[in-house]
Amino acid sequence: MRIATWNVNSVRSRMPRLLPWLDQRKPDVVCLQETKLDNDSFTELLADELAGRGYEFAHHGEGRWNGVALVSRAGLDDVVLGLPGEPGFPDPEARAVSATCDGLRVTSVYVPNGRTPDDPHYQYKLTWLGALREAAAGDAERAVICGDMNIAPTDADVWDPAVFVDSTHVTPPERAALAELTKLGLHDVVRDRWPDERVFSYWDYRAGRFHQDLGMRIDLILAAEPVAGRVAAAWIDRQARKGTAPSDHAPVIVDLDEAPDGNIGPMVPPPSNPKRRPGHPT
DNA sequence: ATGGCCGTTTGAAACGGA
Repeated sequence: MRIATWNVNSVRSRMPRLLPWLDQRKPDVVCLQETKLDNDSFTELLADELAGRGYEFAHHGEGRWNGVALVSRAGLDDVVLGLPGEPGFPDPEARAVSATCDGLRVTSVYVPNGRTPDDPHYQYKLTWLGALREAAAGDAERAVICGDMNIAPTDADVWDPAVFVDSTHVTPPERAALAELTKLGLHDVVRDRWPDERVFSYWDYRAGRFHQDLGMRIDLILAAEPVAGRVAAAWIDRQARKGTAPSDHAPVIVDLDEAPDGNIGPMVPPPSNPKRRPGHPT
C-alpha cells in the first residue's frame, strides 16, 4: 500500500499538478494539507475527478485558510474531523482529519505555523501538538500521522541552522512536542530510511531556493511500530516541486508491504542504486 | 542567505506562509 502526504498550497490552484501526480504515483491513500477551500467547494472541484480514479475522500475545510483532506482507495471508515479537545485561535481551525484505511488509522494534519516564538500562535501550536499526542496515544499500534508538522525534527532538517536561530520550526519546545509522538512508538519513516541524507520537503519560492536545494524537512510520515516494520520504501517526491506552478512543498511517499497476516515473508529492502535514489536531490 | 514568491481576498494592496 502506498501512502502519500502533500501540502498543496491551495488545491484549486494545484489542480494541474495534483491530478497528473495522482495518475503518475498512484497512491492508495493521500493526505492533503492547505486545501484552502470549504467542504462544498472541495466537493465541487474534486469529487468527480477522484471518483473517476476510484477514490473516496473526506475533507475538513473552512475556506480561505488551512483545510485538510484524506483521499483513499483503501477504505475510508470512521472519519473524524478535527482532534478531540483541540484548541483554537480562538475557534478550532481545519487542521486534522482521520479515518481508518485498510486497518490503519490515518490522520492528515496541518500543524499551526507558530509565526514567531513570542507570538500567541506559538503557544497555540504547542497546545495543538498536545492534542495530537493525546489522539495518537489512543491508536499507538496502528496510527499513521501524515502531514505538515511545521517542525524540523533536527538541525539536519534545515539547510542552514544559523538562519533559523530564534525562529519557529526549530525551537526545543517544538521539537520536544514532536518527540512526544515518537515516544509513543511512532517512527519518522523517511529519516529512518535516509539517516544521513540531505532530504527536504519544503523550499521557499523565493531566491531560487529549490534549485540550490536550500530547504527544510517539515512534512513527515509518522508510523506506529508495526506499520514502520512494513516500510518497503520512503522518499520525498522532488519531481513534484519542479516545473510549472508547483506547491512550495513536495509530497512524501511511503510504500508498505502487506500486513503480516498477508504472510509474504520478511521485508525486502528497496533496490539500492547510489546514482539514482528516490528522495535524493537530482 | 527572509526586500526578491505565491495564493487569497479583493478589485490595489494587505496578509499568511516557513
